Amino acid sequence: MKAKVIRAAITCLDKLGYAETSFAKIQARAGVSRGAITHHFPTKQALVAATAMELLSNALGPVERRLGAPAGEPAPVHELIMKAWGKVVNSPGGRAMVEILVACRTDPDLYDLLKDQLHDWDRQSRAAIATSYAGTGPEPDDAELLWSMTRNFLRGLVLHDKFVSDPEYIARMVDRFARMMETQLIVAPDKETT
Amino acid sequence: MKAKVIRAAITCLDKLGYAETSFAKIQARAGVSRGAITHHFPTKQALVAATAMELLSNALGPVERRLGAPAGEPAPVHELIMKAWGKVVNSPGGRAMVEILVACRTDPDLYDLLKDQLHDWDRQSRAAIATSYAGTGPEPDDAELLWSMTRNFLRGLVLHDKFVSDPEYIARMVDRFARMMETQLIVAPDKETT
DNA sequence: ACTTAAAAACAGAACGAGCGGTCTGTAAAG
DNA sequence: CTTTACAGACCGCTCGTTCTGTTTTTAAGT
Repeated sequence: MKAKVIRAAITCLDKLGYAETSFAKIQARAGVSRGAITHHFPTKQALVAATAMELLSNALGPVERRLGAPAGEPAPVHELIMKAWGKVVNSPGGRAMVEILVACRTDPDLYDLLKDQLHDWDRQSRAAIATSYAGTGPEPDDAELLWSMTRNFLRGLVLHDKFVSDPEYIARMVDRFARMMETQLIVAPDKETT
Repeated sequence: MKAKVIRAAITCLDKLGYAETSFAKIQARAGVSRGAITHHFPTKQALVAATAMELLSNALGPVERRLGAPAGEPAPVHELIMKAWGKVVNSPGGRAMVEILVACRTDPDLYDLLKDQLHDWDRQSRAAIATSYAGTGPEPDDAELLWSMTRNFLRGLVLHDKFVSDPEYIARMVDRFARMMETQLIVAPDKETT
């Protein structure tokens, strides 16, 4: 039940945006009653926060997938970025997450509910990349820095869709970014990936 | 009058977000009557669209500033990016613009009002950078591609503020990105800047 | 230069709709 | 018998929009 509501919420956030996502719309899309929703999620912020946590746990992304799988080696940087775009950021869940992040910026209640989780996730994501990749810059945490940059670029790209007339241009940007990043971020530095 | 309303709208978008920006809030902040607003802007979308156009015209940014000023040479890439972040994207106007872009993604009425202008602005901005900078990649429009990437990165960065515990980390990302971009985007290629 | 008609700019009340949140009621589970 | 899961009516509020006035500006005619 909770899962059904959250799934509907993701679809609504992606298609309608945060502003137009209401209990009524989610209710209709999920095919559940009003009472069912409010029972599990007393406020809109609670619903969105729960949705965000679901999205975050699913979106630790290609990085950790590789890390978790004992057989897998870390993906080449180019492929890693292309997948992060196509499968994670530019997906219903990824776009819903962008809506939530934007809402967080100005909704204090929502931010309070998500603050700790957001920081945790960021730390986790950075730690994950650092285990398999290294940067070429002088700083010891250069890989984390570069990966954070990549995530921010991809998130910004979600907003750019409406800017360009030719959808192909987006793909070219991702590819160019990935090629540039390849010169800075490299696989498996001195650490062993056993 | 129009200008006063738009100024208030920018502040509201920045501080409250698109969802919470209403005629009532703008009215109160601008100190004008309801009738005055609705006379000039019949719908909310019209108001936001007018705000966006104002922001776009002010935000052609450091690139064109340099271009327009007959005395000025193009800024070094690192400085260009640092200024684009601090003065343009990470400012009330820049953050308001992000709110509008996010709203555009899911609001068809607003998108229809802005579609042409957004495409125009994108084309203009890309043309501007191409007159003073060149990319090192194989494509002929590499500079445009790289500058579009930079804008998207900076926009994504607006959402990241709430992610990090240490504000300094944002600054490090901008600096690292600018240093990386310096290796790809260079000033004044074969063209003359008289 | 003065009158006057039309138009634009502003003021603010009023509206129906949809919102988030609450509350009472029912059914199943422990 | 208490607790949890769901159902759905209800409420006050705020939203975007519309409408009716009032003031100011504009422009024309003579």
